[in-house]
Amino acid sequence: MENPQPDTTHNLDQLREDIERMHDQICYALRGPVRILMLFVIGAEGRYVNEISELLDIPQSTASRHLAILRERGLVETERQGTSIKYRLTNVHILSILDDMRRMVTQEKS
Amino acid sequence: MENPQPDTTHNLDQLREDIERMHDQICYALRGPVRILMLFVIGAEGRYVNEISELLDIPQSTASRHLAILRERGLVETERQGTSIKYRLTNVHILSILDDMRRMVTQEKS
DNA sequence: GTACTATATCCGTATATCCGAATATAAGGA
DNA sequence: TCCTTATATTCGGATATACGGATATAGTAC
Repeated sequence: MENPQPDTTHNLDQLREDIERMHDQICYALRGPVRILMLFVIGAEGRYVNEISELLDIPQSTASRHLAILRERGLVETERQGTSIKYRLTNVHILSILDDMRRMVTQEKS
Repeated sequence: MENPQPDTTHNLDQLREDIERMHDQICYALRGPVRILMLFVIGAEGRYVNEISELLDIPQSTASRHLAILRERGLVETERQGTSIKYRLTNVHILSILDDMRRMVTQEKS
């Protein structure tokens, strides 16, 4: 046991694999402030597409495209309700991760 | 108080502002698995550039460029030690955020 | 000064991303 | 059926990102 940094670098292959999934499923979706804001706005209760595009003041096509990315990455799920489609968070744990980030940037150092 | 989703959307302007900083300082840096892996590898104890480029098996120029991005975004700080430069996390809280993400993708739903 | 090591920057090219108007699809009501 | 509303997809072009070889810079030792 001479390795000075055990946990993080012991099993680098496993870490790489996990990071690949972290990136594909979470970090990719967080490129650009718009999709981050969308996750906050969808929140624990879900939102319809038109609510989201109005709240964020962006064209409907843009909202739909960003939502599609969140869906492809597995962060949100959809449920049709008549002609509307409701977007919900697949796993609300993403909210606590985003809150952590928010705390991190709104504090003068921790 | 008729708003059904109080906290997240009450003060949208403040949220937008915070998200701008979250994106600039954290999310931007997490584009691409390489920089995420770098943060893990730097860990709580810091690493030299050559250690990082060797561990990750990437050219030195590539490592240096990615580290420069992490530094510009404020996630890491540098300290010269002789001819080498040691990179350290500015705020180790990023590690718990990354661990949370890792947990989120390595569990079958929470 | 020269030589050596460690790190940073420059460069061109390939690829990816973003945007929004326009158009397509899908469901509901007359 | 036709019309309306809600959402998704297509398209082209501007911009951004990634990569790594080559080169530049900074420090150490002699």
